[in-house]
Amino acid sequence: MSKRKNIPMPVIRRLPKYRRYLLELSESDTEKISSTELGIKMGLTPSQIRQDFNCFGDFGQQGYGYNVEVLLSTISEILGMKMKYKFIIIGIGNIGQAIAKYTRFEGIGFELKGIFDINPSLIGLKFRNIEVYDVKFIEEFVKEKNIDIACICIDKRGAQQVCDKLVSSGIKAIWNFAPIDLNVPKDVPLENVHLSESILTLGYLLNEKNK
Amino acid sequence: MSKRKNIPMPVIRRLPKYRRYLLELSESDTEKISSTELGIKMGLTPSQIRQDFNCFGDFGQQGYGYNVEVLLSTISEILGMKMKYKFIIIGIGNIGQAIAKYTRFEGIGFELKGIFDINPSLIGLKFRNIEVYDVKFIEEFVKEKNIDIACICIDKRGAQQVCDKLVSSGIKAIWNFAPIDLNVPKDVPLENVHLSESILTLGYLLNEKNK
DNA sequence: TAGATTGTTAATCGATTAACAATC
DNA sequence: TAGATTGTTAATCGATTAACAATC
Repeated sequence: MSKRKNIPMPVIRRLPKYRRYLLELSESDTEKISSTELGIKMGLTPSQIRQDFNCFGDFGQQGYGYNVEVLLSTISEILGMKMKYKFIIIGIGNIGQAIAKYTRFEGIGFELKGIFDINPSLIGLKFRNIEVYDVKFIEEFVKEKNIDIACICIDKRGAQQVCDKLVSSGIKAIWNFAPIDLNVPKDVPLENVHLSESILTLGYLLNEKNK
Repeated sequence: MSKRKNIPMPVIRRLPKYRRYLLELSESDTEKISSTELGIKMGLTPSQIRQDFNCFGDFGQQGYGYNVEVLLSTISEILGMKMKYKFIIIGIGNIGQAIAKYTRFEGIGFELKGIFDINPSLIGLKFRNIEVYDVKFIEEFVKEKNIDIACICIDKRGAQQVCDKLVSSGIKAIWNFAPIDLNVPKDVPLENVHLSESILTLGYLLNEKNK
């Protein structure tokens, strides 16, 4: 693993999907897989798979294919899954609670360390043994606990302000569920989950069909 | 509005974002906007904006720009927002509940009509006045009520089977939150929200930064 | 009319696919 | 060794950006 520089975003977004299929192959004790076989499973061309993998180095073997365990382990490492990341949730409404209660994130290296809300009636409640704190403590919490990721699940109104606070406290990445485009410095990765825009896409496609 | 044929997917995915910004402009009583101004706001090039809009017809005016109300109304119509869509939720766990309780979907034309689960202890509960039914009634429900969209929020294990049932009952689109690639016929639009893959992307970018 | 800004064609850029020599 | 399949270069495809004539 040595090439990696300026990996195209589409490739990065395919990595978790590769991992998912390789995990399945690993669980069914498949030892090796060729780009052609994997392509059929995943609906990708063999060419694309080889190009993707070669962004990070050559871990295939001519005439053989790819060793499933090696590939899985390599991709997991590329994804940073050998690391643990600390995250907090801001806004423990519908989505915030869903994220808080979802236990699978821990298994892939993301540990929920704190929950924050502005609503006094929620402060003090516990979700999965994590207490809800007043948002006013965010800055000190992020700094002291060295939090990596903030998951923003509040109304769009306060979102930019909270985001600014998080950034100035040294947050390393933002996972945003608020329906707004947040302004963050270039060196703070931002990942949006815009549910309304997602369902609206379906609306468009449905509407198209009925033409 | 007449050109529209084979609109590229990237354009379609930008439509909800255009709508979001136009709504804001409309709320602040802005009458007109040029592709240059809008581009600055949205972080897009003026060229791209004009290309995007011209996929659907020409609703700008040379020397003037675009009328905000006209553009907003046109894009809303293109998105199918003058229609009402009926959707159901399958699996009322963490994510299912978040979707069920989220009231904003109704305002953009998506009405929750039913909730289904396999867990007897959840059947009969109500979320926003919608009762949870046993999954075994899905097929008859989809057919009788002419449901448009199914939001799949169950464990990946049963997801494909449920999906097949939905498709054979005439579901028109699938909104999938299960961490799996569902097999659907080409004419049934599928939109995935893969939260684990989303946060793993952040993990990758964080890991990259620390290099 | 003059200035502004669109609609649209052409150029560029980037990502995907194809081809094939290298090699296990 | 022969067959298979990679790694990699070249060709293609599609999306974005630039340029400019049309026109409000």
